[in-house]
Parts: sequence; structure tokens; C-alpha cells
Amino acid sequence: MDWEPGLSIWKQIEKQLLADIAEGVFSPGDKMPTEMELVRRFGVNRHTVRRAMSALVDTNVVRVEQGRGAFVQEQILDYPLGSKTRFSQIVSGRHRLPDKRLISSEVLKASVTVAQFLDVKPGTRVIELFSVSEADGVPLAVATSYLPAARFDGIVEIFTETKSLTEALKRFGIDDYSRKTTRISAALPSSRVASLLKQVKNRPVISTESVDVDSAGVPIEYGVTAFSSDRVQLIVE
Amino acid sequence: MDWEPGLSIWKQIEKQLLADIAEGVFSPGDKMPTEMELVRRFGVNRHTVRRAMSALVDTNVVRVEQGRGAFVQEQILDYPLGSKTRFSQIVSGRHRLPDKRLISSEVLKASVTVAQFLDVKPGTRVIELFSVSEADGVPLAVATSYLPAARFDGIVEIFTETKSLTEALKRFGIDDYSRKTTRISAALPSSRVASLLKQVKNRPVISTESVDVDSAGVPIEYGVTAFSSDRVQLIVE
DNA sequence: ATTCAAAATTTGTCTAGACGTCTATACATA
DNA sequence: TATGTATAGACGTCTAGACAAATTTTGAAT
Repeated sequence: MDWEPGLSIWKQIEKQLLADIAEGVFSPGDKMPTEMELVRRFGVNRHTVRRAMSALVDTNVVRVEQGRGAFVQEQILDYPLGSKTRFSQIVSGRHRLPDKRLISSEVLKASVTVAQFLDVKPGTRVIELFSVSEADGVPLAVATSYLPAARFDGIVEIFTETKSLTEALKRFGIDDYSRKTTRISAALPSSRVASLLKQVKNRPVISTESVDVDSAGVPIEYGVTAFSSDRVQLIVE
Repeated sequence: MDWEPGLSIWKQIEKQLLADIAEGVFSPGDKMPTEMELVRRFGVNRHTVRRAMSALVDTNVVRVEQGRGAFVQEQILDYPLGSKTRFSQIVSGRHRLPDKRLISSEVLKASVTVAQFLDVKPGTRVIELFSVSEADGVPLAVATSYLPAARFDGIVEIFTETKSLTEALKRFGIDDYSRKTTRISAALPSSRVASLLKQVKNRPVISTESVDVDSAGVPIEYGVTAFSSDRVQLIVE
């Protein structure tokens, strides 16, 4: 590589790497070459390469993880946590294609926790939905939802078909529902969740626990969702 | 200085300098010690000092100028450029005390430029106001304003008394006026302007040229304002 | 006193090397 | 199966030195 005078070398390297990313040589989520590889490629000192990478980190283009390497940062989705925010709307609004895939479903008896949130007696039959939400094929979140089975018998089929909980609930006469409470925490994903999110086990997930209620205030869904913290950012207003 | 294990030295230096600034050892606008002085003070390598300073620059706490040194960054005032933005309102809104001092005033014949903007014949008598706007005693801008003398006879006294153009205009029956056009450019200040802004000659100013009109659309003021680019940032929406 | 050029000062960039910390992996051990 | 250990790979920090670039200061010439 030959250097253009007047512009510092690290800036030219930054520019080149940015161009590589723009051209898709490195795609979002991809591992960038190691510092030593870049040293060989550009024929400069490691510190010079680091200066360039540092600039890319500052502008949120790449993310560096000590001991692992540098990765092209996926575009982080801002997920506003309103009482009426709907996943598909948010994703569509960003011109990305939403998809919600049902992984498994089961009818089982409500545990104490689930019963409490759904305001039913423990042991009441509830439907458990386990799903993955994606945007442009990239998994953003996995969710476990519980709904009272008596009220929503057959919702699994509708959900599978429409791929939208909002749509499925409409078939049961629920045109309007809203988020009642949301608890937010952070955790490391289980192997299963990490695998479904297509991320390594030691990158954290944002975990939310929420209850949706119908217009009368009756709980209709209790859910635990794990968002990939590399791809989603929750916005509270 | 002794280093606490577990936290990198540059971060500890950053922390210390930040504390110094918070305690007023270095005040906004002050020159920080040179890199070499900090090297001696902290007993580390120059690069380590630079790493710490770099962090302070990133967080907008200090500003570094090659060949001159580092300076504690003054809080930059966001100045929204709406059609009805008033200097005193903006400054008060940031909990800072506004002041507008008249430096000089003169009645003279309108130059071609002034006449054109005020929509009068060249040679018409106009009032020239030269003033400095301050927030908490820190000069933010110097302005040269021109108003038609016939319409605003005696406005100098009122302006001196009220220190507000908005107020002075009210006495002439103008309860409402708005910005018609604003042209923005950047320049280096003249010695006079630099001195009034209490800044060095080689720091640029933001220069605006604007025309205010009354509710009927008749030009009432043409002004050229130089904002200290270190203390004011114009916001266009 | 003013102007102009050289010197000194100060920050910016680049190279070189050493060692620390974190991750991933393989292997041995309990 | 689970846990600890060793090792290699990769990023993080710190030191050291040499120039380059921008600015300020100094001093000589006018």
C-alpha cells in the first residue's frame, strides 16, 4: 500500500477498512483480520493499525473484544419500550424485514410465577410459545410467552400462519392490548438461547419480563424475552 | 503519584485531571499543563499522558490545539436558529445570566449593502449599534446592527437601559418580529472583535448576517453577528 | 516601532519492543 | 462428566525514541 501525503496513515487505513466494510468485504458480524494481519497487509506498525481501528470503534463501526478479535458492528436496532410498541412495526419502520418464527409450543400447567403474572390459579392450563424474532434473517430476540389456554385455544396455528402475536390475538377479538409492566435485566444466554440468537455464549443478552393486558386490564400474556445486546438497544422514554 | 492496581494508569490520570477541572484547578478556557509538564507530574511516558488527554477530548472536556496546548473546554451553548429565537431567552433557558452591552452607536448614512437589506435608499440615515452579548459574563457574540433612523429615533437610550433589542422595539410598537434570512459563514475575527470576545485572533468565529422584519414584513434590522465558535454552536432545524 | 526569519515550544504521527490480560482449545485429572 | 492446567492467539497498556507540523517566541535588520 502506498500512502498519500497530507493525510495521516492511520486515517488512510481507517478509510480503506471502512471502504472494505461498505463493499461487503467484511459484513456485519464478521470477524475483522487480526491486528497482526493488518500490520502485514498495510506494512505499518501495530500501533498505527490500532489507531485506525480505534477510530472505527469510536464511530461504532466495529466492536473489539479483547482476546477474541474485532468484529464489524451490526446495526443496532433501537427498540422503544412503549406500552403499545409492536415488534413488526418497529422493524418495518427501519426498513428491515421482520420475521417471527415459532420454535416450539406446548400446553402445560401454570407454574406459580406464570400463574401470578397471568392472574390465574397455579395449575391452570397455559400455552407456552417459544419463538425467535428476526430482522432481515438476523435473530434479534428469543421469547417465551405464556397465554391462558382456555381463552386462546388454537392460537398456535394462527400464530404459525400469521407470524404475529398481534394478528393472532385479533382473531380472538382482541383488537387492542398494551404492555402493563416490563422488567429489564441483563444476563448471559443459555446455550440454547445463544444458539438461536446465533451469538457466542459470553455476549450478554438483555432480558425482559413483561405482562400484556387487554383493554379491560385482564392479563393475556406473560413473556420473557432475551434480546441480543449486540443487535438491539432498548429505549425507555 | 502512586498507581492503584486494576485500573490502567491512563484512566487514573484522566480521572485526576477531571477532578482537577471539577475542583476549579483548571477553569473553562484555561490552558492545561503541557504534555511534558504532565509527564513530569505523573512520572509516566508522554504517550500515557496523551492517552488520558485523548479520553478527555473524546468526552469534550478539553480541546487540544496543535502547537498551542490543551484548553479546558467551555460549555458550548446551543443556539437554535429559528425565526423567533431571542438571545436572552436561549441563555436564560440554560440557566445562565444573559447580558447585552452596547459598545458604541452612531447615526450614519446607509451603505449600499445596508440599504439593500433594509429596503431603503442608499444614504438614508440609519442607526448603527455595536454590542456584545454575554452569558455569565463570558462574551458569546459581538453584533453590528443597523436600523432605519427615522423609524427608531431614540432607540439607543432605550436599548442601553433595557439591554434588549426585543424590549426596545416594543417601545416602538413592535410586539412581534421575526428573522427573515440568515446567512452563516466562518471567519477569523478582527483584532477588535477578538478582543471583545476575549479570545485569540486565530480561533474562528461563526459569522451570521440576518434581516429581521416586522409582522408586516417590513425590514427593521439588518445585523452582522460574530459568535465565538468555542462557546456557541448554531442549531438549524 | 515594525517586519521578517530563525529558534524554541508544543502537539501529532510513526516505529519498536516488552509485558499484561483475556479467550479458546486441548489435555490431564478427579 | 466435570474441573483444573497448560498453551497459543489476540487485544490492552506502557515505555522509548525520532520526526513532522503548527504555533509562539525571540532577536536581528530595517
